[in-house]
Amino acid sequence: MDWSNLPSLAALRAFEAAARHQNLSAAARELNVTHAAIAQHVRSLEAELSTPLLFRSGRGVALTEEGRHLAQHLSEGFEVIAEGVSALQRSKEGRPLSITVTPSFAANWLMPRIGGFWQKHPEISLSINPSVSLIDLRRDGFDMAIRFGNGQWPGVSSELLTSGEFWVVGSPKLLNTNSKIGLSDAGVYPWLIDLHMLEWRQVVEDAGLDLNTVEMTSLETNELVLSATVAGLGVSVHPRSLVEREVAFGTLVQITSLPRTDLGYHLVTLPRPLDAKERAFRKWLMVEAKT
Amino acid sequence: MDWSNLPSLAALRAFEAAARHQNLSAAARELNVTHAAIAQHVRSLEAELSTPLLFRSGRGVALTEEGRHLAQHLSEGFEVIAEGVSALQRSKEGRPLSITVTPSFAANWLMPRIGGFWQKHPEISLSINPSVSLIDLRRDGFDMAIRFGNGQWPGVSSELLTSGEFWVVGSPKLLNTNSKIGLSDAGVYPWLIDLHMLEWRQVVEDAGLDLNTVEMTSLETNELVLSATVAGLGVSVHPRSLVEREVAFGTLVQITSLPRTDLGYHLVTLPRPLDAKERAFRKWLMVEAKT
DNA sequence: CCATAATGTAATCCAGACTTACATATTGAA
DNA sequence: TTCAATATGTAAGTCTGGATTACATTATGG
Repeated sequence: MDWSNLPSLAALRAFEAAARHQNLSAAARELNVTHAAIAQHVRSLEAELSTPLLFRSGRGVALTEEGRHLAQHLSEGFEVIAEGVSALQRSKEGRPLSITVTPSFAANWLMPRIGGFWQKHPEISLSINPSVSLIDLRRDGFDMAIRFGNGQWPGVSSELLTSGEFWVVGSPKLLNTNSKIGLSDAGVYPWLIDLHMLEWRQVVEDAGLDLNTVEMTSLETNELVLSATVAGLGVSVHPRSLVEREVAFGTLVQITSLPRTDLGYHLVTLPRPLDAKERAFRKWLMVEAKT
Repeated sequence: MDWSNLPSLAALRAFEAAARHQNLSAAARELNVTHAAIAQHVRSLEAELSTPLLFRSGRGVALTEEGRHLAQHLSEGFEVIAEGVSALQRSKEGRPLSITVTPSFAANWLMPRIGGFWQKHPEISLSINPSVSLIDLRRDGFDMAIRFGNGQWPGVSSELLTSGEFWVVGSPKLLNTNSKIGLSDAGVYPWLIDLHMLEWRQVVEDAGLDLNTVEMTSLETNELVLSATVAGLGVSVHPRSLVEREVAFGTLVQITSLPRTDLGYHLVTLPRPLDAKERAFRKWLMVEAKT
């Protein structure tokens, strides 16, 4: 496409509206400008094309032969463009809000609570995609993501959902108790670790336990780690939000808590204004995360 | 058409170009702007539509699903618009240059000279429309007009072609001489006048002849007046340019000349830049008028 | 691993779009 | 015919959105 000898789009749009209404003032109202703006655009178009397009006709204007042909094309073209934009907006309306979350957060935090969101916003359908990989929101077409980390990711905005602590947990059967036993005592048990969640290592060592002295078993996912821990195969470390329900139910015992305010689950979005659905989900998430 | 929730056309065009090239810098070159301008437009579009449209992909960018659909529509729409504009320009190319002139000017000034224009510009076809009425250049689709008057017409530009004098003329047979006889002596002959050209009355009276004392015969057109004068039926007044050839040939005798610099034939155009054909015709006219 | 060629983005600048203000023109009704 | 209402025409000045500039970052290919 060669734009070099095309008049300004604003002028073409002004002329299209004027031609459609056969009335400069009506066109001006449609485009939310004054009649003078329309008149100037039309004049500049006529000068650029060296052709009269409109002439005054009583109250209003009429089209010359050339003007009628041009207006025809312009209306059609702008119509196609407007249709394209509104199709995009409509398709966005109908599509479910699409979220990607880590599997463990989905299973242990989001799923137990999501019923409340559905009750509160039955009109918003939600598509939840559990995935560990650091996906690209743009490329993969997700509206939002929930990821664990320090919130410093390039090219996206992130907002802290839950933070504060890692809890070291084990099953009451394994530990033979229902109360805290302290980090150093936990060193005697086998440690179950998730290959994909490595942030906790530094936290544990900062808290004074040398991980080289403990027996560790790697599992593929945090889900496996959690169920193995519940089954009494060892102890493990998790963000508080993932295990506080298990601890409350007594299926797990909190051995100790390791405070770290710089890490946590974040709601990650592209740096753009959120639409209505996204705002609703974000608000619900924030309220849930605070209670 | 409701433009109120349509993004800016400049942004849409920038995105369309970026999508077509899958490359912001190439789009920028096409639109003669910098890559930053394109990037900003795309960002603002994504913000306005709450949808990612492009994502970075190596050297260049790739389209998201939504982006592809939108770009499709935009390309089509802009294509239709560009086609409309270029069709107008092409149709203008092929059409003859269309001029309207007064019949007497056509017959007595333009036609004797027009062969020279055709020789000089064989590529420019010319449509000459003889008409007395004060036509509307816009409404009636003429490119240029030649009209007699003082050049003060509203809404158009006019440029003086010939001016200076009215000549009072008669046939040598009627006057029984081949040389000037003076205005007062002309009062004894019948005067032939054109119903449509009334400017000369004031000129003649200013020169000292009381028209109430002369016998006058009205004819329908200046053509009739001229041929009646040549036939010796009376004397008449014409702009010099219309009769100087007849006088040179001896078919008419110049009785006297009445200088008036404020009246003359003017080239009348709409107030806009002339295109190539128009400039060529205007230039030729001006040269002819000066010789 | 460097040279090259992209994109990303904040700060600043500027031209073109828009408004204002006033003049003129047309219509319909008193 | 005149007046009120509603148009268009256009010059002058204002202002904002689009553009440039400048610098940083990122990806590719040799």
